[in-house]
Amino acid sequence: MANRKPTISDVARVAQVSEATVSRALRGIQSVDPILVARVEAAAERLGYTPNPVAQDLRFGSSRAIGIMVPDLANPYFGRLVRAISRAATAKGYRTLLSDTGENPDEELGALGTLARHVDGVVMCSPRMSDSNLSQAAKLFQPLVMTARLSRGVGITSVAVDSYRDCGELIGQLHKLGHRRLVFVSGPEHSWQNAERARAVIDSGAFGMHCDVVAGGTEIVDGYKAVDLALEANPTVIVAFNDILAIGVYEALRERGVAIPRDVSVASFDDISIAAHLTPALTTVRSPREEIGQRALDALMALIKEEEVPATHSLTAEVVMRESTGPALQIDEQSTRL
Amino acid sequence: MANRKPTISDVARVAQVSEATVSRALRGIQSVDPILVARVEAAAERLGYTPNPVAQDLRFGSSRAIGIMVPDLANPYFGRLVRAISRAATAKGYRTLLSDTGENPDEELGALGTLARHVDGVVMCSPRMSDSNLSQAAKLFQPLVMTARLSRGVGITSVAVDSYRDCGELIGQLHKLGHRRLVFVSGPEHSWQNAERARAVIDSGAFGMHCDVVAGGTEIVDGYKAVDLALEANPTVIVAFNDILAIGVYEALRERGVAIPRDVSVASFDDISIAAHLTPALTTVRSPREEIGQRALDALMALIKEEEVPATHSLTAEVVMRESTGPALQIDEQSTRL
DNA sequence: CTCGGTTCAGATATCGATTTCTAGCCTATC
DNA sequence: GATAGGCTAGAAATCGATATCTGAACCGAG
Repeated sequence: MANRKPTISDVARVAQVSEATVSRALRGIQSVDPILVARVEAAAERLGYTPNPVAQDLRFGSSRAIGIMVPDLANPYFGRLVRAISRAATAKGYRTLLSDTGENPDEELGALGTLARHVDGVVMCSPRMSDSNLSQAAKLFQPLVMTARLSRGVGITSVAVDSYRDCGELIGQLHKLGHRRLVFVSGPEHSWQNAERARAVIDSGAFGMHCDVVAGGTEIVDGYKAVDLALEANPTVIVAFNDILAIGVYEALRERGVAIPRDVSVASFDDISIAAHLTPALTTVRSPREEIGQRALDALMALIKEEEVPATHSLTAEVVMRESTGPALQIDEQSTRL
Repeated sequence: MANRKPTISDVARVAQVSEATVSRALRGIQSVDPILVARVEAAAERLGYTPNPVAQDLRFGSSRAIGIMVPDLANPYFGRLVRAISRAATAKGYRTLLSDTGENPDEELGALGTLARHVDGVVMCSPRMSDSNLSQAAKLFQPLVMTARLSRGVGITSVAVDSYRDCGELIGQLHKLGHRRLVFVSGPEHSWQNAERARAVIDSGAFGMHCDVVAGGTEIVDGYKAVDLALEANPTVIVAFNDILAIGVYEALRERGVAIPRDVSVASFDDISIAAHLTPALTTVRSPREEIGQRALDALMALIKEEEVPATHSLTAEVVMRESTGPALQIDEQSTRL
């Protein structure tokens, strides 16, 4: 960019002082003769000089940039998260490098390596990375913060909601509404969040919730396709891994003439902006993206300054009950329906 | 990152050669004694040496990074676009710096300046920037490509769909369905795309379409709020600036008991992934994000290499007719409804 | 009047990598 | 056998900015 930018020596020549004086004058870091300061400032102004950040980075040994790794920007959830992190970084004078890892978790480690060389630290939103890759990443690239997953024991600072607890909370509320037969439409296979939510689902059997898990995925159609199998279990409520899947579930249920929430309730996770505006409005567990982004960045800044940072920041998501969940059908009602 | 990375002189010391030889050996750019090459490679391997990209950037005078400016990552449309650009850049060995300009178009120029210093070129997705800021940006930061807007005459290479033509195409198809009263729910105030679509709407009066424009915005609620005013015009079809607004329009219509498409048809622009899965499936004008991203990056690469590049790349969007549009109500049918 | 101390501008080393310059050595040819 | 030419490896310059070192000027005090 900016093919022939003026350098500090151009300014020095014009102002007829040394380069060192230009640097001092412009940064106000030491006392310099006001006359010289004025000359330097005038020269810099006239030439349109701004210090070359690459040279500064080399000198300071820091790039004042952070990296963000994100699996899928097309998902508004990650879009919001990236925005939150990026803004927090900008507020601290850091730039943001983005790395979209796409569908292949295998390349993540390599992409991280490339990214890491250019930045002072990385925030990973990589819920699907395997534990072994994760701990290897932790060894190789240190100022590192995870989001979208709590990684206890791997030695990576992580900021995320406790998906197990939050899912349990949701199921508890569904239980109060009388639901006893639940189907969970799962998310991406290796996702930590998915594992946690599925675990919560299964554990809820302890208080009398009959649960099944059917395979979902990451796209709307994955939710759509899961519905046939889900309905075989005769559920009173379907819980999807996230709002994207729930949209597919909505569509499939509607096509089959199953009314929400009269016949089957639907709930999911994330609370992307569309959730509240679907018909019926979707019950979902809102994860505090802005807060996650802010806390993740704070933790990263602390790590960069080599301060002590708690290993895990566990945030609380909020169950937002909307119209897609209602009282469970009684058994006899349900059988007449079929 | 990586607190104390080995440098080239560490490798040189271990391999007992000069730094110059290390550089030559590792890059294979000149003939070097194979014995020394082996020594250097072994040393580099052992130390885990990779060249410091900041130093390389300084030396080469290029950062091998591009910048992307984007107004709103929470909008899945921009998420997809950023992903497309970012992947194309990665494929060419370029990194991606992201700048989320947020709501205030005033800061865009400043943010662009900051971004521009760090990269070899910038892709702007800034449909709302004023023409004067735009031409100023074009002067200050040259390798620059616009998307989401065709800027003829401003001297910025742009890659976008021709919104005027595409909107005309959509209206033509609605006209064939018998629609004669249309309301356009507009997008962000200073958006070029919005201006073009509104212009197409107004010009369609020429072939007997009665049109009104009501103020919308960028969020779902903006579409929601616009509906009351829109219905006053008694339209047979509501066209929203984008799919996000259309979601709000859906919600409001449903609350008012207006059936889509029986009573009123709805159409919009973008074709974000949710559009096809709404009920009814949303008729929309699909803009080819992947192609826009790829072409924008190609154009930027060409500019960086100082090749000649056509000023505007005009792509074609595709009208995707789905269930939300149907034949217009006849006048008498409509009056019985009210 | 001179000496010690302070202040400030310029010269220089530095960050890490690459490239040009240079010197030495080997070979080939007359 | 001597000189010219071709290679190769090391020394040094370079990219642009900043921090440290150095030297000069100026101040006040003895």
